[in-house]
Amino acid sequence: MTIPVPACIAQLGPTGPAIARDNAGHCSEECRAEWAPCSVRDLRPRQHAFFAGDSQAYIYRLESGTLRHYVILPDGRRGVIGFAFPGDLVGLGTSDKHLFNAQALIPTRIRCLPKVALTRSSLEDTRISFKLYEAVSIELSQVQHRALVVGQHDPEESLAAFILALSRRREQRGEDASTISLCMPRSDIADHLGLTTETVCRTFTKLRRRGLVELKQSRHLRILKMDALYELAGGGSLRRVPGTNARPAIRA
Amino acid sequence: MTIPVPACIAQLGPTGPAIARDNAGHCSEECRAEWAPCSVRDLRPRQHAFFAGDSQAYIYRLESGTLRHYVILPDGRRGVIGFAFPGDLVGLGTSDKHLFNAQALIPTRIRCLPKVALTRSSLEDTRISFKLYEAVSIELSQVQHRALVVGQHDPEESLAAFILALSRRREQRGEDASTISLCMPRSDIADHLGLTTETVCRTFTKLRRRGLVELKQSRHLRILKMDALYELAGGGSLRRVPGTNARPAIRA
DNA sequence: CGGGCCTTTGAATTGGCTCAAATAGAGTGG
DNA sequence: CCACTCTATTTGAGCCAATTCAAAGGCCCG
Repeated sequence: MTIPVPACIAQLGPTGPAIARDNAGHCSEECRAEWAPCSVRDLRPRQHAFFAGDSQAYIYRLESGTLRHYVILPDGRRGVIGFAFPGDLVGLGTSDKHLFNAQALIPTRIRCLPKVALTRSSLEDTRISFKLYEAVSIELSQVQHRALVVGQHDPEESLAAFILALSRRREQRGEDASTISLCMPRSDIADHLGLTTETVCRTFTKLRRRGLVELKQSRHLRILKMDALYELAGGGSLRRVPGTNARPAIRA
Repeated sequence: MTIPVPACIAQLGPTGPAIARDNAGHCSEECRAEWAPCSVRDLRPRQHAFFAGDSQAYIYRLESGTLRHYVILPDGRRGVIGFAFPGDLVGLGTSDKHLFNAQALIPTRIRCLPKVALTRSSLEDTRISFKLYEAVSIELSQVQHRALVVGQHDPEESLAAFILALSRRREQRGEDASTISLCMPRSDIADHLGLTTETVCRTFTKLRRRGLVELKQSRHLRILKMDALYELAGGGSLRRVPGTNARPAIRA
């Protein structure tokens, strides 16, 4: 069985977003044709694409919908690693087992590229393996930086950063950056940011009262003051000067 | 200028540790010879290997010492991304600028491999680019999982996980896993885990009082009850059952 | 021996968590 | 189409732990 590796993988952009993604998010016609031989799976809400520990036989490309990546910790708590959106490639990496669960939040369509095909191709074509390296490197640096903002200090900061991450990804997909469909429950956001459902909720309320965002329905968010949100997320607010154990970075 | 890419890069093991590292941590003789043509830099404590924003011209391999990776956030707070130890490869990724600062904590020797050499080699030899992909993928999954433990909930949990991470890396280098030299100040650990210096300190004291660790000097740690520490870090403690917003993962 | 930085400990504060309950929505079956 | 059920969201009250503020040792190096 020889399935050609879609060129869109070998074209992963150098400025790609979190979770390796093809250039546009929406496939070009050729790209679509190249993925065509791959099988398609339609997932209903709450259905899993794969479970942690499953053999990692495929690379998946989200056609539509949203996936939640999570793990169950030994004590029963759940950790939400992140979310995958249309255009995202899921399952990169050379582990032979999946390291987390991937579950559909809404009706989701994924295309499945056999991993053996990708691995073989990457060993034959340096551009492919180099682009894979590039894609994963980018995601690594993004996760590193996200870890600094999320789970630290102020919940408003974390939530602002989370909202802006969603916003940027909409933008990359060519959609309106200020209209966000929160297709995950509050508890997912909580487990992703290391907060409780209640705190996430109260923090949304704070942002709404301050006029930074608008919440028509609980899942439908609209950003009103993008700049203020960025200032919050970047820790730009001068509210708290303490909380720094830093020494100056002196060039020497 | 053609500098051969050390084989130890192409031999990066599939079960490698955080931050891409060659197989042993201590180079074999051949490996050492291959790195020989690379220039060496000796860093004094507090001296930087590179700064965020610098052109990323080299890949570095730590020969000895410890590096702190950190960023300064817009509001002046410092975020400590992590630490690099002997054998670690620093500066992987295809960004043309460094994304964080790398500063020596103690006298440190690094070998510098021009990035153009590595890039060229990886485009010529699929094994190299594939191994780079593999190495970065492994680190990505580790950072993802670390983000779940660190900065969430209990400081004891975070600190235990941090200590164990150091321990595992010592083990990988063939050193005693239960004797750890904390060559970074408490404030570094605090900024890494999203805590304050005082809390880190008090948490060390708690672990010491519980008999899990021994602290001869503040920087010299000895693990007394490895299992208990693992239980703590894994969230294995039954102390807190709440704090879960999870729903069961039902296979369907 | 003195100065500076790091570490440790104490006391008070506060903000996120827990517990609890009301409200709103989505989906189901009559 | 409506009533009902179940889940998700929101808000309130009180508690507790990590932070803040403050100060006392320790240790290294000049």
